[in-house]
Amino acid sequence: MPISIAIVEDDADIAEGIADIISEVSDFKLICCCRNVRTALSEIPAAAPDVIIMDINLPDGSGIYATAKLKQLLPHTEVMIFTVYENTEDIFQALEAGASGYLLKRSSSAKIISSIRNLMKGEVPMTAEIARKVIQSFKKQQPAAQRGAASDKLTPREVDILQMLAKGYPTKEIASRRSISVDTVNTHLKSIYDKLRVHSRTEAVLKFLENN
Amino acid sequence: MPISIAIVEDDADIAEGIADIISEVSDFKLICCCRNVRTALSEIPAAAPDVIIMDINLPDGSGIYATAKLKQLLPHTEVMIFTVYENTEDIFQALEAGASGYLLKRSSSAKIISSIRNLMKGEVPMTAEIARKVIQSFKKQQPAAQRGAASDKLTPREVDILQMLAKGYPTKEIASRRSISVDTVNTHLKSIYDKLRVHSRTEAVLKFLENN
DNA sequence: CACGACATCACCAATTATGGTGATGATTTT
DNA sequence: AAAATCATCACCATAATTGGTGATGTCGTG
Repeated sequence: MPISIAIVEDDADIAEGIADIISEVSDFKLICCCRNVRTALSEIPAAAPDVIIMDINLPDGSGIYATAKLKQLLPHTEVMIFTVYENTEDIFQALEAGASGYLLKRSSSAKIISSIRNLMKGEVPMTAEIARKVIQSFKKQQPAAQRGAASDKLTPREVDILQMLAKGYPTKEIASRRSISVDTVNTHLKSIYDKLRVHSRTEAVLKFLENN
Repeated sequence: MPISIAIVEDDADIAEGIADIISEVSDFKLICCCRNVRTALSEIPAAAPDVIIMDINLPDGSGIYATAKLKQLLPHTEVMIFTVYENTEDIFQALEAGASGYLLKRSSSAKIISSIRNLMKGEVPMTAEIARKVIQSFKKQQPAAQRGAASDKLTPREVDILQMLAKGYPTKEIASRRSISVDTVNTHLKSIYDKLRVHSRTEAVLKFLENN
């Protein structure tokens, strides 16, 4: 009895890459390949795979939402989140939604194969980095209510720098205008990205503009 | 009679760099060094230098504005704009404001020295790149009224990509969502930056959000 | 048909941005 | 006094962005 697998991934290249990997393993069988949340919710329940490999950023919604919905219908199906970033918030949301594993897209094919096997054995596949983040987070004893909320508070300096980001200034300009080193600006940027849970200048600016 | 020079530049390192270069030329004399528009407008008229080396991005305003103001008071003083970008719009505005030269910050010290000398001889120091842009612009017979205006029209594809930029998607994501190569996205980005007259993703998004 | 506009892709160089780690001093809080 | 927070700086590696050039095929229009 082979392990049946479904893929939810909008990037054709990545989906194909996984499909190739799966096709080379004799007891793996790819039975469904969806490009968005809508198709996933309509096709996967009927397919009832053993494992779903789920992207988070889909064109029409979040893979986390899709995970929650699918787990209601298929409680025995294991969902492995497959994403590019190690966003702590995403990890928790995905785990809460019922995902059993969390893998980075840059993982090797061997890692992907072993993760699927581990999943079926009841283990939780996770990169060392993600495991560390999860442990760190539990150490901090963060109440669940605080996690997804309005995000951590920025310090005055961080707000100052974020405002300059929102004027389009590059890092050098910011350093110059505040007479601090580029390294310091970068340190602040890292804190800002962390607190806003984003991964780029543009995302930070957008989040800032949203919340005025 | 040495050539007296004033510097308006907020970046301490760059200002020092120019100061060093000037100090090594026997008939150059640095008589004033300002960090912002306010100081420049209050100190330079009294100093009445032969040449002003003017940055565009100052903490409290534009060097182009400062140029216009100073040229009213000191019509015989030559202003050389000193900036990092070869923004065509800036070039014209600066020339309209009365600047006589335009140099990139990455110019060599020899280039800077010869530019100052040329300025005093009535020539217009300009990098080949900038000269080319100016000539191109005149070739296009762009009426002055059109230049600073709403910017060139974006193609449908460019608008599409700009909208994704404004959602914070990185280049890879955009390529993936439209099933085109990252190179193509970059080509579109270059066109968008050109047409919007900006130099970064964040600036493009801001300009887009401004004009809805 | 020739021409221009558009979308696509490729290759390349240089600069910037992202992310991690660690460290210091000042200030505030406990 | 000890702990926590903040702002600062440094060094590093990798990834992403920026900017330039050139090339191809398609499409519509004159």
